[in-house]
Amino acid sequence: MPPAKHSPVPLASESSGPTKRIADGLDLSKTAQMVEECACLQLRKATRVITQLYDSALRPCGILVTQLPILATLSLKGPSPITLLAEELVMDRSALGRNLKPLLKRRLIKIVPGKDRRTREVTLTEAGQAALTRALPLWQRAQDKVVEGIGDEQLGALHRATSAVLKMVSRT
Amino acid sequence: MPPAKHSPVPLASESSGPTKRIADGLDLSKTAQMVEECACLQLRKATRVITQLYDSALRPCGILVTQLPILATLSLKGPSPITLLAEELVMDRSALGRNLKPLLKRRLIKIVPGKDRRTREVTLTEAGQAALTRALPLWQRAQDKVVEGIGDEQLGALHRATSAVLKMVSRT
DNA sequence: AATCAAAACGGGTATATACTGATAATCGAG
DNA sequence: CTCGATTATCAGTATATACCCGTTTTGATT
Repeated sequence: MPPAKHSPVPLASESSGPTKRIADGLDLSKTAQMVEECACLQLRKATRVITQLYDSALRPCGILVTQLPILATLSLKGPSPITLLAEELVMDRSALGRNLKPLLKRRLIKIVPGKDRRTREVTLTEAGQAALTRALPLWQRAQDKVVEGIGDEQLGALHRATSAVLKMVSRT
Repeated sequence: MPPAKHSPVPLASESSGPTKRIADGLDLSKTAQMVEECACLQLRKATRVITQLYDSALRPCGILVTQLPILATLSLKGPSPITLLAEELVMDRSALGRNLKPLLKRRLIKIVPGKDRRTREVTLTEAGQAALTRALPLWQRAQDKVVEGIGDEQLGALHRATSAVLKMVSRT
């Protein structure tokens, strides 16, 4: 690894003793390692890029790629209380609750009281199902673009690696 | 794939003709495929899980895993204008601009006018460097936990796959 | 030198995400 | 049946992310 072009940390000022100098050097190398190897950073960067790619493909149908799995899960599993839906989607419950608001405003879902009076069931409306149906071909185009960009090989590797990450926290 | 337990979409009502029934079936199968194969969904789910893992490990030092790469890049590359920093981090410029606010408030960074009077240079303060130094061992612990959880094999696969994703959009 | 395209930035708006604590409803133990 | 633990939810707060637009400054072309 080449040395940094700038020296934001004073590397050899007369006032810092050799101990500090060595510690700074260790820090820089550890910092560089973190930037290169951090699994979280890698995932977040890739997620930013991919999210923009899918959102751009989905733009004509007016729903976001973050909303697609919500509509899809409701379509597949039927009306669900928020907690159950959040588990399916590997989401924080309260985060999901807030994410429902834009979908409610656009009447793609509705919320009805559940049997248990504590729960409220999220239901896909006809407009929601229609939006999902319109979105699927656009989703396929984005997915195809990814395959074209990284190849089946890397897509499979991504699937396996992210699945492994999810397994880390699943009670199964 | 077993059939859905519920039937949110009417599958065989007398009033819907066979054409609609078939279309619904195609939709359901396409929807299931999307939920299983979507690269964006896979990345977002894994990112949520991993982010919580790292943030939990970093909690004692008070910085978030989203802030770590900002401090680290400033430490490695020295003071940078926002646009350049955003490119390094594969971030939207205005998103980064907003993400700097909490760091500014805590005086981990400061912003000084650049040579070009349009630009403002983001600089790591001593407190920022100290926070970074404190964070690195905690980061290592989180990283170790990931290796322990998914293995070197999958971590490498993740690295290669996310790199491939980034290459899709890099001008290099 | 006047002009104009491009660059850098901030602010407005909207959404996504998660933690915490408060509230309401349920259910099992006694 | 009452009480306490549990569950489901929301609201407050903070942060992350991205798009669009307007403003300032630059720099190149005429």
